[in-house]
Amino acid sequence: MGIHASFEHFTRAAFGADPCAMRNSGLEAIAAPMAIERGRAAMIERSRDQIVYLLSGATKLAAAVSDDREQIVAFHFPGDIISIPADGVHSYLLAALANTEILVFPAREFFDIAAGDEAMARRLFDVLPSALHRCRDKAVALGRQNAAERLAGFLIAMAERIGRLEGSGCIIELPMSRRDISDSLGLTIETVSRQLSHLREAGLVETQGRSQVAIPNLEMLTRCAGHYAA
Amino acid sequence: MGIHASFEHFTRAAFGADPCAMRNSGLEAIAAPMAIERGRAAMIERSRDQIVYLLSGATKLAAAVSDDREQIVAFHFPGDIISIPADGVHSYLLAALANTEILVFPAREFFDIAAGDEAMARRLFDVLPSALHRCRDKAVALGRQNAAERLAGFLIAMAERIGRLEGSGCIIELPMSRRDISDSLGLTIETVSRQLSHLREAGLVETQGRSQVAIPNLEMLTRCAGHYAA
DNA sequence: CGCTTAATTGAGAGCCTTCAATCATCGTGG
DNA sequence: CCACGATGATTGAAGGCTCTCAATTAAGCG
Repeated sequence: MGIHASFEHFTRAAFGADPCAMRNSGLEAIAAPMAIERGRAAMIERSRDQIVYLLSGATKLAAAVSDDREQIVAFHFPGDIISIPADGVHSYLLAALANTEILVFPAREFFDIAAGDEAMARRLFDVLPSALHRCRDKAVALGRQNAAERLAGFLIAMAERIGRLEGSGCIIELPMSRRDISDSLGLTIETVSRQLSHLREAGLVETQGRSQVAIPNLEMLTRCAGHYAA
Repeated sequence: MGIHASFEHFTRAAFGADPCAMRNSGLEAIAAPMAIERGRAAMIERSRDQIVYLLSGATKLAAAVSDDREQIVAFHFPGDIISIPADGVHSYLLAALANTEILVFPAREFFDIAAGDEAMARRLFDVLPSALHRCRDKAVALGRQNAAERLAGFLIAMAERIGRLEGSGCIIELPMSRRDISDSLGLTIETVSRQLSHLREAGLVETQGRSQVAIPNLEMLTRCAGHYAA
C-alpha cells in the first residue's frame, strides 16, 4: 500500500476523520509506511519513542532480556495504535507474526500534532489508557498467577480480541507460536505445552493443528483464569 | 486543602496553566478532592475509569488477587497523574502509603475536556506513555527476572524517583513496607528480606531502621538489575 | 513422501514459597 | 528515659511449581 492510501486508511479508521481535513496537519509528512515480513523485526529508530499504526497483519512488542529469551509485553492486530518506548532499562522491538503493514511516526511530533487536534486527542485518550490497563492486567498475571491461570487468561483475552463466536464457545486462529505464547506469559514453551494438554484433558479446549484452538465453553475457561472478585 | 487551593495547585503544577484560564473549562466542577489516611484505600467509584492527581503523600495502585495477596502495579508520588481502571478482569484500588491528598476526576469527562485543551493534552501525552512504559518494564521484570534482579531494579528505580544523591551513591527513605515491596515485585516478604540481606552482605546497600536504604554505589547495584543490552 | 521445524512428554534440578521461630523496630506508657 | 508490647522484619528448613535437559511425536512444506 502506498503512503497516500495507507495514510488515508489510517486517518479514517483511527480517527474517523476525513483525510482531507488532516492534509494540513503535517501528520502525513512524518508518517513512514513500512512492510514487515512474517518473523522479522521492524527497523525502527530506537533512540526516541515511536508511535505505530497497524494497518494489516499482527505484531508483538517484546523486550530482549537475554540472547535467547524475550518478554512480550503486547500483541497487536489491525487498527491498533502502538506506543514503542525508546531504549531504556530494556530494549524493545516490534516483530511481525504475519506479513504486516505499519505506519511509523516519531512520538514527539505525533503528539504535538495530536494535542492540537481534538479528534486525534480524543482517540488517543481512549487508546493509551486501554494499553496501560491491559499492561497492568498482564503485570498482575505475571506477578501473581500460576501457569494454568496465565494460559487460561491468555486464551480468554485472545478469544475476545480475535476469536469468532461459535454457539456458546469460540474458535481462535492463533497467529503466534508456542514460543511467543510462553514469552508473553513469562513461562517456557514446555510449561505452556503441558498446561495446554491439561486444558485439553479437562475438555476445556480442543486444538486443531498448531494454531487453531476451540473453546467449547468460554465461561468455564474464564473460571480457570483465577480472576478474583472482591 | 480546600477545593479551590487544590485545584489551583493542580492546574499550575500539572499543566503549567494559569488557573484563571482553566476556570471555564468545567474541569473544576468534576474535581473531587480527597484526603486519605496512611494505610487506607481511596474510596473511589470503580464502575468507571478515574483520573487521580496526587497533591501530597504517596500511594500504591494494586490489584486484589486473593484475600491476603495483592499485586502492586505502580507507586506514586506528588505531582503524579494516575489512571485507575474500572473493575475488569481485576479489581484495582489506590491506597495511601502516607497521609495523602488527591484530586479525583471521572476519566471520561476529564479526557473530554483535555482533548480540547492543548496544554492538558500535551501533558497527558507525556504522562500516559510514561506510565505505560514503566508498566511494561515492570512486566518484563515480573516475567523474566529473578528475585535478586527485581529487588535491585526496584531500588534503582526508587533511587531515581525519591532518592537524594550522596556522593556517588544515594539515600532512599522508603515509604512502603516490605510487604508492599514484595507485592510490587511478585515475591514474598521473606524472599525480599533474604535478597536484601544478600545485597547487604555484598556491601551493595546499607540499611538504617526499617525504611532507610543507602546505596553507596549506584552503578554497581545497577549491574545487578540484569538489564540486558542488545 | 520425506525432511525440517515445532510441539509434546518425561525426569531431575533449582528457585521461590510456605510454614515456623526468632529478632528488631518503634510507638506507648510508666 | 527506659521498659514493654505489638507489629514488622529476618532467618531457617522443607516442599512445590516451573525450568532445564533430553527424547519423542506431530505438523507443515517442498
